[in-house]
Amino acid sequence: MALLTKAVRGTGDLLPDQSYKWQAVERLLMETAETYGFREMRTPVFEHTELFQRGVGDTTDVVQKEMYTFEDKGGRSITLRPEGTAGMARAMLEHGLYGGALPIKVSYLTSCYRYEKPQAGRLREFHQFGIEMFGTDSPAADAEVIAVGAAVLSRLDVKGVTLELNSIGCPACRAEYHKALRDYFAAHESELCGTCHERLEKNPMRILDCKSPVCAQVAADAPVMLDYLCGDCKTHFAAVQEHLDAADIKYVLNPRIVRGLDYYTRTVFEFVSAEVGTQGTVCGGGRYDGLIDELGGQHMPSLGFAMGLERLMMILGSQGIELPEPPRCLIYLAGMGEAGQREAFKTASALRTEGFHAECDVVGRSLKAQMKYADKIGARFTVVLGDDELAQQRVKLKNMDTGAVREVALGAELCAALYDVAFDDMADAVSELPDGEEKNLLRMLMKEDKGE
RNA sequence: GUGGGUAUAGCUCAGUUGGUUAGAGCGCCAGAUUGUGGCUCUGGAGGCCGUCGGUUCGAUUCCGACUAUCCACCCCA
Repeated sequence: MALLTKAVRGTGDLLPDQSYKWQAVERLLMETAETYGFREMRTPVFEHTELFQRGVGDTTDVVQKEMYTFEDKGGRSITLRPEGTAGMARAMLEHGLYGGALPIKVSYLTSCYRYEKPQAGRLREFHQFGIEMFGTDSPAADAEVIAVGAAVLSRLDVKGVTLELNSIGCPACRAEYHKALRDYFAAHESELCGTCHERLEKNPMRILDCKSPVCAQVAADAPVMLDYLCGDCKTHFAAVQEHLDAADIKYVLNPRIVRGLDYYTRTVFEFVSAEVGTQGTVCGGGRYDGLIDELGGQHMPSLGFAMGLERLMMILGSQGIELPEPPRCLIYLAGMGEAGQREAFKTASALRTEGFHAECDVVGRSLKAQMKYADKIGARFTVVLGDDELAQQRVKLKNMDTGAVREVALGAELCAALYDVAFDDMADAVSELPDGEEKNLLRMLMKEDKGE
């Protein structure tokens, strides 16, 4: 019955010692997006299959061979979302958000599902952070969305990620370009690899991306999309670059960036790292000016990006970027004998009500074994509760890091001692902040004030 | 969907040129004079040697298929 104890292929579990790192990263991502005005929106894991067929595109690999599609008991064709944008667009339309202030700026953290063969940086269930901006065709919007991507990577202190930028034009100029590209490759057809022969008909732009050395050589002299952009697309793309330059966001033009989702138009971009195996794209996105029309809405030029969290975590891991460890137990209360065990439980409960991380024995172990356990879970302080302590209502508070012991009375005095520790921790944390971080702390406190 | 590597304890891995009871380190549990963790010592639990089939007197070992896993193609985040 291996099935019982084995996660489904291409899926994984997030264990307690990792979850704190993910929480910290997710918080940073959402908070950064929030400073740019993007607010969280949540949509269902599954949607009508048709949404993805129309939105992502019938001819794409994602729709044709990678979707988890099934029929529900009501006879509906349902699909687990393979990406985040289509659902966000659907929800925006369904609830008429376009009736409010434009543009609409939303962010999300979601799981996505694609039936692919797993490899480094690619899973069947994976997680994305993303943002969408609906209802503007201004190049400033392109720059703002890209800036969010750049900002999170820089706030995470990620190194070695390059922003690659391209424009794939509007349907009109892209058609022209496709024709030129097809003509060019048709002339070199005999030299192309097998898969590229198929691409010639279906999507010639993909040939530009082929890893085969021969195709790459042929592609080197192929016509470039940027030369075929129509007037509007050309000025748009130039303006995007001006905005990025003004914000000092570094990028390289890569005419070979092609997105595999049909909805993309004009600006497309990727943040690429060399540390995710060959799946180097941590973040990819662009404009999708035709998507909302395609879903039956009024014309609403829009854009967004998605970031692969597993890939991002791989990069953070390989660069040794420090992320929070699980919190340590503050105090472990070891009880001896029935009365002592009861008192340990009672005291632990009281301390927990005060907000302290306190633990006591729930196994029935000897004192020695309880101390070992306290050490193993990294408890910072221990207290033994036996007959003597109960009689005198005083305990020895032991610092497990230094071995120092200090006697305090049970109750308020013990509690006060722990508050002292908490205050010292806070003071330490503040004094260790790098220059400039005090502002972040202040911002955090401001936020809590607002919440009160 | 295609190709290559791998599969022995919770983890990292030895090993058997095919032969009774399959090993180490780490981890886990317990003990080393009765009320105090880390270090040390002792003991213990824990493996259908991935699954199914074939060859053989005999397979964890050789062969095949399958499955899983890692990596690459494809595609994408």
